[in-house]
Amino acid sequence: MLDERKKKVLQAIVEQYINTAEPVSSNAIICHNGLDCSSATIRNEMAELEKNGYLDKTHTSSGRIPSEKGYRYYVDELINDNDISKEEIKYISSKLETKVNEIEDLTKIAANTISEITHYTTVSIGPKTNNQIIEEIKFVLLGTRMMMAVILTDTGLVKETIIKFDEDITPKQVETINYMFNNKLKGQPIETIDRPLEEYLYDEMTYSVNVIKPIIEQIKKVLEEDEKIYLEGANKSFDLPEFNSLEVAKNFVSILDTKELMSDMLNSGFAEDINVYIGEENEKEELKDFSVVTFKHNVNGKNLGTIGIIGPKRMDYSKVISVMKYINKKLNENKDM
Amino acid sequence: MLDERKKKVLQAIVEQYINTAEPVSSNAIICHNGLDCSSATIRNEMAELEKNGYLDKTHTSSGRIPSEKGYRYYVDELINDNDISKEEIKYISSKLETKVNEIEDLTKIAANTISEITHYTTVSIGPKTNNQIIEEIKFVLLGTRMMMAVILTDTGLVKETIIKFDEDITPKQVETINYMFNNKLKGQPIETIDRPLEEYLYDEMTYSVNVIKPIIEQIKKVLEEDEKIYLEGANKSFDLPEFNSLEVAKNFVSILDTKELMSDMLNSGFAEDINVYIGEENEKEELKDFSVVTFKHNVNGKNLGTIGIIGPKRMDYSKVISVMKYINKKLNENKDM
DNA sequence: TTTAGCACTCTTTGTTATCGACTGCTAACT
DNA sequence: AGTTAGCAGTCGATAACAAAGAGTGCTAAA
Repeated sequence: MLDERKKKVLQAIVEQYINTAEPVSSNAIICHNGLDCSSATIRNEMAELEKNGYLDKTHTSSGRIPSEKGYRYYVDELINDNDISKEEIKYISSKLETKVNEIEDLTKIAANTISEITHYTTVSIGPKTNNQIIEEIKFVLLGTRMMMAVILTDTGLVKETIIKFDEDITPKQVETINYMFNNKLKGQPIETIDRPLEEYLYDEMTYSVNVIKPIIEQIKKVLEEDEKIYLEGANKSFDLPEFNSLEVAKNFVSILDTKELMSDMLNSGFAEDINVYIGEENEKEELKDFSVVTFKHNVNGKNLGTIGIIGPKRMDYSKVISVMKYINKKLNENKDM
Repeated sequence: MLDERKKKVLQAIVEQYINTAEPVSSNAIICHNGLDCSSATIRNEMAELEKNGYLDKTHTSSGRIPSEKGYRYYVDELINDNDISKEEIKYISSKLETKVNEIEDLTKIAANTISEITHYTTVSIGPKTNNQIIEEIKFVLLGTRMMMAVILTDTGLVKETIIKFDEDITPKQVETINYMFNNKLKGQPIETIDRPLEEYLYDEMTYSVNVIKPIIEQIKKVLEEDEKIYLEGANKSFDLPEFNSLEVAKNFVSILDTKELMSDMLNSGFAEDINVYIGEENEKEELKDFSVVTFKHNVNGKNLGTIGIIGPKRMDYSKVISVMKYINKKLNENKDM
């Protein structure tokens, strides 16, 4: 455990370093509230904090910067998780009140708002289809050889896809397909569609495989499809001093470009929490120089979207966590939307 | 007009500079095919080419680099627009044979292929709705207060949107709406939807504005909606030496991030051509340090997508233009898809 | 336990010198 | 007249060195 003064010194260093991105000297923090002692005393405290792994030096005669352990302690013990102004609350509310027709858009708006307030890059993905219950499934004929399938789930998620055929389809066939699929699938979890083809064909000998097969294959394809990943404020990060190294900047762009990486990053977090990964805490090698904060927008255990911030380890954790907490709360209030 | 030797010198300099990104010295090109004279002669030619504006110097004692006028001459007169290998042709064909259900995906695949072969960043947008003829418009009830509208056009473009209502909708109402809209809109250009609301309401006094109004508003919204812009290989550009300057790299990311800029860039080109904009030839201030090559995928004067490459002025124009020409040809062959 | 003071360390910045690549020009050559 | 060899001159890149400045660690006194 750290004594009170050490906590204050650590907090002062972390917060100052977050602000300035420069190593913090003993002189620079003596004026920090609650710390009225000389720079020499601070130096002694800093030396000890460094010995215990909370601080790092860039070289022997430099000021100190927080180590990952230091950031972690700050996030766990010293953070202000209500660091959000009235104006920000107002702005968030107004943004989230936007009428949306698809849930996916709500996630995008939330991600955009977070990026605007925190000035960090956000990454988001839409709802996960698993766990969702099929409320309705509809087939619509478009022309003569094209069909659209629309699936509506209990959380209001809508998935649609186009299916093409090698033969003409009659309206009567569509009607039967509608009846048949709804009969089998209504009220079932969406994964049910993944069952073997034969099951669907048992009682419907009149329907050729030519019609049913492409339908099921296409629907499965759409449901399994790579989630679309939305970026907000990718270029905001470039204004930060840590991105002044070309290598880091390049690396960052390439990370954002790697969809699987972003997808894994967002999906790995725990459900009902704000997840903070600092540097080496990230599972993925590529992210070990960054910090990532994520949260999931859940309703009744069903995921309606996940939003993550990716930025330097020197991230304004107070602001980021405060804003995320508030937006998460707001999203849950608006369940009925 | 340039005499034969000057053409050869210019071509050698442009091609070598494209390869190496280093100013080209007189010594470096004497071995170039068809040029058997001394470096001193080349120097004289280079001096004259510079006087005429085809070449630039970075400083007094450096080699030469092509000026924008030099690139332009190269593109117009010296280019090999069939610079494409058998393997590349094979690869392109295999990629374009991918079965797609929506035309938009075809543009994406083409853009992806171009980026893979040229190693430059590509930008693409899907079909434009204007000029398209409505072939069919369908409304499907989802639940009780939600409806999906699907519009199919003559080129196979499918647009769909969700509409929410404040009151319950009956299947009978949907049937009438389907009839009513198809009656009015089938065979009409898609812009017809933009006509004033009253026209639709004339003969349908039984339908409350509460139902018709949100439908038309939402459809109009979707049709006017910002086109989605797809990027491929954004990070490929970062391996080029011109992006070693942090300022340029930052600039580039911010350009790619600006949707209106990208949209204008793609939309400005002429229809049936490969459009090449070199540096200052770009209308947009932000692009004046880059070169842009675009082409539109058109069928019967209807735009089904536009693809652009954005890269350094030192772009491999031969390769880029060859690949684009070939892909454009291929896309037009596959009209029926 | 705290603090003043000072030697020491290390980065940053600026200066100067040197090397090497290329051009431009002149004079000779075909 | 066109071409070429040769050489002086220019400029960028690199390295070596000096000086300044910021900050620490340690020691000894309060």
